[in-house]
Amino acid sequence: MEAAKEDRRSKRTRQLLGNALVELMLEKPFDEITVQDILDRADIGRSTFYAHYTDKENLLMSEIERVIYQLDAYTRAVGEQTHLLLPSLELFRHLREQRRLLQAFIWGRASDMLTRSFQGRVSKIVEHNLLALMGDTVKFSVPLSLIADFVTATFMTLLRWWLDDEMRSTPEQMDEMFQKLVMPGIHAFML
Amino acid sequence: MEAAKEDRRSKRTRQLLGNALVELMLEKPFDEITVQDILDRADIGRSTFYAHYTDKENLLMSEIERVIYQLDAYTRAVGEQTHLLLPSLELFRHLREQRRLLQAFIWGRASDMLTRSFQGRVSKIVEHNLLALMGDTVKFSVPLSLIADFVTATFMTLLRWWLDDEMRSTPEQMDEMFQKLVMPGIHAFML
Amino acid sequence: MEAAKEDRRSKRTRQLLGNALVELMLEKPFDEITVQDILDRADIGRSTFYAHYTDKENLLMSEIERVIYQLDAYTRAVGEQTHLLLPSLELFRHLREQRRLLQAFIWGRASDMLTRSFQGRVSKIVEHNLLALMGDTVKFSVPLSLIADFVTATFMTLLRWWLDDEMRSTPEQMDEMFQKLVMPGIHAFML
Amino acid sequence: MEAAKEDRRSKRTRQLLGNALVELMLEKPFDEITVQDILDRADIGRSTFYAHYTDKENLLMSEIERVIYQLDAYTRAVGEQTHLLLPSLELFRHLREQRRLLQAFIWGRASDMLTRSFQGRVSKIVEHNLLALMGDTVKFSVPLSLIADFVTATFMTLLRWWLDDEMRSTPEQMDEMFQKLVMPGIHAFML
DNA sequence: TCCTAAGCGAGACGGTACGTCTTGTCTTCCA
DNA sequence: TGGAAGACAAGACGTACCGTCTCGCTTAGGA
Repeated sequence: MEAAKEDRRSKRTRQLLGNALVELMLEKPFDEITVQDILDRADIGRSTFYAHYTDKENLLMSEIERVIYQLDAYTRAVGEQTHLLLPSLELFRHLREQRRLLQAFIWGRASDMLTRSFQGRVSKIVEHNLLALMGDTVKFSVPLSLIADFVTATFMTLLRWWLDDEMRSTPEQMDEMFQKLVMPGIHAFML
Repeated sequence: MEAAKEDRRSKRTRQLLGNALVELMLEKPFDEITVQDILDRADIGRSTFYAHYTDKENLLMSEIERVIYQLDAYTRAVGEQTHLLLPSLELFRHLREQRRLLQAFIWGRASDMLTRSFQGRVSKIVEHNLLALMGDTVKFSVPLSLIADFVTATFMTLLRWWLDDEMRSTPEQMDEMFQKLVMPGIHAFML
Repeated sequence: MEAAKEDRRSKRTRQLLGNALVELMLEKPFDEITVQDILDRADIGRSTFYAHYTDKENLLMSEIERVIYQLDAYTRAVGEQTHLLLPSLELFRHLREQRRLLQAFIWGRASDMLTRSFQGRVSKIVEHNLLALMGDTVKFSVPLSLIADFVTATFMTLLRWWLDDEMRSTPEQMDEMFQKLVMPGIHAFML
Repeated sequence: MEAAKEDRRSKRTRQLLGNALVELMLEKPFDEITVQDILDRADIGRSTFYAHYTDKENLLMSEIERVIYQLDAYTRAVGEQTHLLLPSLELFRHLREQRRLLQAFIWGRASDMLTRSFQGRVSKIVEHNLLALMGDTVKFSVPLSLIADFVTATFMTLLRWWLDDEMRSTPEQMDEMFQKLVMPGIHAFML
């Protein structure tokens, strides 16, 4: 199996690049980071970078997807909390562990892309949980996508606030705030 | 007033540049728009551009501030609706008139900056209205800035949805949705 | 004559501009002098400059022609020295008075253009003096223009050297050197 | 030798740029040639140009120095003609081969810079040959640099004339003219 | 005395070229 | 044979000048 070592090497390269990007995003906005900055930080050759990613953006998206995937895997592993629209407590708990990473995205002005990716995930989860929760007896007077967007936006808003506050609150407190802010509004649209 | 003649010419130039940018943002994302694109569209010389603005970004911010300012002036003119946290109905009404402009910002992926500017305005309005509404008898169990962020995020979410839906709903319907989504959550934090 | 008043003002403007250019050429090469430099030095408006001259170059040529014209007028006034190919002593005498101006041309790397203009003048003088001197009994085995170029080049070389030497030699010494360098060579080509 | 590969590519690039400049100088004056013109002609990227040269001027000087160096190497190779101040016949012979290049410099109004570089070379050669020729028994009543300037100026004058005449004369004829023009003048200053 | 045409300063403007910077491709060498 | 090194083409950036222009102010003859 000769692809194994290559894989291993590739993985190392990808990790170095990802870490370098995150480090840099803690220092300056994503737009101001050049590919050369990343290469220097990761101690990686130019051609190697382009062998793995098409773009700075591509690398960023790759990192974001990794986060989203882990989030997904984690919440799935913890157990299906189908009595909620969103396993928000688990999310807050897991995200507290990722503080550095999140700060990088916020600081680096890449929260936009993170939000966009997050949006898709949340839509699926919300949709799935709604069906599981109440079958198809419950309908909304507005499109589900709007609900999902509202949920995502509120979650992200709280997350940003949490980070700005240096994560002084506990995940439980954050979750309580989230539930208080978001649930009454959603119930108002249930038919 | 000796700056009059200069003003007249400058104003025209600034308008041409602003319009050109907006037109272009309806066609492609802000990042992909070059200064030369703007110059060609506005039929303006390079140096003239840099005499007025330091940047593409600077021009964008300038346009955003113009929008925010008009929004502010409009809602102020319509009258002080101090029984609300946000004169949202007036905002939706006014924003319907600015469809083209808003679409440009959304399409051009500049909604991030618009949101940021909007945030500041909204914070001020919400704060002001709260004080006027209930004096200082009412307190929140969370910082006011978080409330303002929540309000802004929800408003922007609705706005984006409205635009994606080609503004089929009326401002009144949008306002109703906004109130339903946002007010219950806020009341939950009033002390 | 209705152009009279205009002439008086115009003349002043032209003088200011010419002086400004010469001053500046004492400080830096002509190529590095901007029109704005000249305007600032002369305290003249941009449009006024372009009302009088098409160019920096145009102004320079104008100044050069003024010098050449004065040179011509002076040597003519001093008397016709038809026993020489070139009234070199008179030229050196007159040029000593123009030290500042000459230094400006040399320093300002505009000696090339001065040489070119000078060339034309010298050709005419040499030709005229040859005819006056010996009728058409004398011919050269090389074109007259080559002789004139040689005379000019040698004269300019001496002039440059004189200026570099801070004009320590007398015009008489310069003239002697010139005659010694140039005449034997020319005689070698007389038929 | 690790710079080898780089050298090979770099050399090609430098040649392309040099040739492009020369071609262009046959078409229009150096001042009117833009860096972009050169890039287009050489099919070279902008940044590559500036990686090799600081300037248009820098490239020009580089080409001039190359010519001067070749001239030097050639005359040296042909043999030491120490019975002359300047191996002028060899110079004319070699320069006839460089017609295109010379025409470029003359046409492109860059003869000034060529002359300046040439001056330095000639001074050294003249000085060296004088010492070899007559030891230090011979002195001049004027500085050696003036002699060198006179020699250079005359040589350049003849060269320009030769080119304007489309090089109809032979190198031998040119050399004869040169010797006739320059030597008697110089002898007049020997002590 | 007023009027009117010009010369003029100020400086905005469209345009061109500059030298810098970053990107993504490509080639060469080395381990 | 794959990755590091880095030359390269492409082209956007912000700056510096250019020559044109429009605008009022002055100013000096002619009415």
